[in-house]
Amino acid sequence: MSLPHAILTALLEKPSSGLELTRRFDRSIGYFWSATHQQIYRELGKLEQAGHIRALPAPVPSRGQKKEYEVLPAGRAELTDWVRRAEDPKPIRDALLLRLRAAAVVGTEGFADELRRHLALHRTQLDEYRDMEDRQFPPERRTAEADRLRHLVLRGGIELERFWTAWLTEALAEFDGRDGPTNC
Amino acid sequence: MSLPHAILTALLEKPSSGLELTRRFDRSIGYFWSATHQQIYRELGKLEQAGHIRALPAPVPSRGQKKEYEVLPAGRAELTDWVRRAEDPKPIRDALLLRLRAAAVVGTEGFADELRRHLALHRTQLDEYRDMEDRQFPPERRTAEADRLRHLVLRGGIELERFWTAWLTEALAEFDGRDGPTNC
DNA sequence: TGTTACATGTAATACGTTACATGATTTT
DNA sequence: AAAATCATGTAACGTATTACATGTAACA
Repeated sequence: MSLPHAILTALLEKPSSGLELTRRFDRSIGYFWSATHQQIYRELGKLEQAGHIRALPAPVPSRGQKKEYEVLPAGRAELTDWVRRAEDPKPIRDALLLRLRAAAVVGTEGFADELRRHLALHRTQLDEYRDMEDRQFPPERRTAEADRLRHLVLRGGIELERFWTAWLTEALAEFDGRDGPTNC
Repeated sequence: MSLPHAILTALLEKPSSGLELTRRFDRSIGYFWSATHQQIYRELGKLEQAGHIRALPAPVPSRGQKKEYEVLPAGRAELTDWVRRAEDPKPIRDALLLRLRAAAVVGTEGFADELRRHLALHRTQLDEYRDMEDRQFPPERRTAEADRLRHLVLRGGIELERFWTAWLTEALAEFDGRDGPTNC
């Protein structure tokens, strides 16, 4: 149950409308938590009902009109509580590793291409994160507590992508070493 | 939609009952795909209805009796098809990174302890995987195609745990370096 | 006034989690 | 015969995904 907490965090950083949140979940927040606009609107409704957030007074409160939300004290309290609760890491559930195990049973035809495709995607993502690091966390911005922590989170995203590029490279070496580059 | 494919893979490797599958998902299959017995029984029912698997003829087909399943040709075809389909990696959704970002907003009190707890858990998991590697993939068993691929999958699990231990160590250095070991 | 971009939402379905229910077998 | 264990299953709920629906604002 983390999506409401992701939204509370985002709103504390900066009060936003549903669509603005959706965009932030596509960008910076997206490297550790993803969400679609449908999830976000539903959750905003629940959080408002629970008294954790409120819509800022708007001139024209109707459908199709922008609606900004801010966090209420109860919402901040809930988030603080969640951060301090002990919560175990969830077991891994990765489709690509599963597919490789399946390929070990039903045959690897064409799988090297899929590995190459994933490698390209992860390399692109890695480059994107490194650009974000350069722009958002230049050496002189690494002193303030909150900045250092946000940087640490981004480092996590970067190292995860680095893991994937390394593993995929290793996997492709295994494939190409035995089957040749075209997997013939 | 990967759970049915995880089950098909497991059943192709070895026909099993629901409980046996549950145990295998807690062990070897668990390092890339987790599932509970409730999910497994529900999915076995669907796979049987779809004609992808069948229950082996049993002497006493009643509740509380063991029921073994095997994969039918249609099931193998579906799995083969899934392995060959292109499927993009899912965006990351990691609660610990999210909680660290939240801690950057609401305060880090007690968070270093949680990081230490996670570090200990990931170290244990890493050791377990390394033991599995030693037992299941000794050097002389690394020649057969299927073995090499399964080993590659396990390497993925190992490298993922290594990533977590490295990142958590880095994060703790950040915390301890500024706040001291007891986060005072 | 037609089209595009902005903005919020609903509906249906699939997947995952937690708690509980029930029968069969083995052990004490 | 009671208790523990093995084995299969139901029910309820929460979360995530996909497709679709609707209204507003800008502008060509």
